[in-house]
Amino acid sequence: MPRLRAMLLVGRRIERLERHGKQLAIVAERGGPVLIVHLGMTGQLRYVARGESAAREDHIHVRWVFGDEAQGASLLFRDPRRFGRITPAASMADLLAQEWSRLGPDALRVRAADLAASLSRTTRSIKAALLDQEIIAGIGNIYADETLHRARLHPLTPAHSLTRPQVRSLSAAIRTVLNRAVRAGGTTLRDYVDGNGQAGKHRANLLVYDRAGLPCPVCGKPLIASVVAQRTTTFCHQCQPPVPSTIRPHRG
DNA sequence: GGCAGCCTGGTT
DNA sequence: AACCAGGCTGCC
Repeated sequence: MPRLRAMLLVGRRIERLERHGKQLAIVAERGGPVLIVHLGMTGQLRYVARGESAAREDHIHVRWVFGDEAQGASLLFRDPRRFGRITPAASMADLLAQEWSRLGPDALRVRAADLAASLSRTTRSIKAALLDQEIIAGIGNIYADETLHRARLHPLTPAHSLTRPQVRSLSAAIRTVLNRAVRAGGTTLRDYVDGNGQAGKHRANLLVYDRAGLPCPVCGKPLIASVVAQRTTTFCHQCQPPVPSTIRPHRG
């Protein structure tokens, strides 16, 4: 299957990696093709040094071997649940013009003014908006809940009703929450491991996610479990009070 | 814009 | 045995 081998960058040298939101791009040297990797929910990209062995050898869908010998270092794409995906792009320019053109700004670089502009265009809940990768790229269910708690926003608040100060606070919360999570190596609930097979330590720092019924770390009231945007949602009724339905959209 | 469906595996 | 889970797509 020469096409598949070409698509998987067999025989190419990797020049660099790029990332936008939850998508990783493996870029071949000298303007060559690009592979987009999305880990979905259970995907793992695991680098295994020569002579080393991976913890799990099941559910491996791709194994790249570096160098000539079959026993060289390798990179494994393991994904038990198969929600992840690998997509080819002809070049980085192509990737930017196609697949990544529909994504919103990366969550770690979003500016409050841009977020305000896109939020003002939707009546959906702020939780649904945060999960929408076309509005902002990189936030999943865990960080949506953590971010909303930090910004003191009720998950059902209509996105277009946020005031300027609220959007600024939300924007700052996104950066703080994500940067802390990254510094802790990510949030491992069960499956996530980094490229070296290490689990992330951020789970211990979570303030609301997966803590329904436990006291809010800020005010002590029990955290509420609910479903918003078809996703499990945990929040504090005290710190994140519901907005009155009479509130008007902010204009500006 | 909501919702089922895609998968496996862990928990109830 | 039934239900639930970090995400997304495509259908209504």
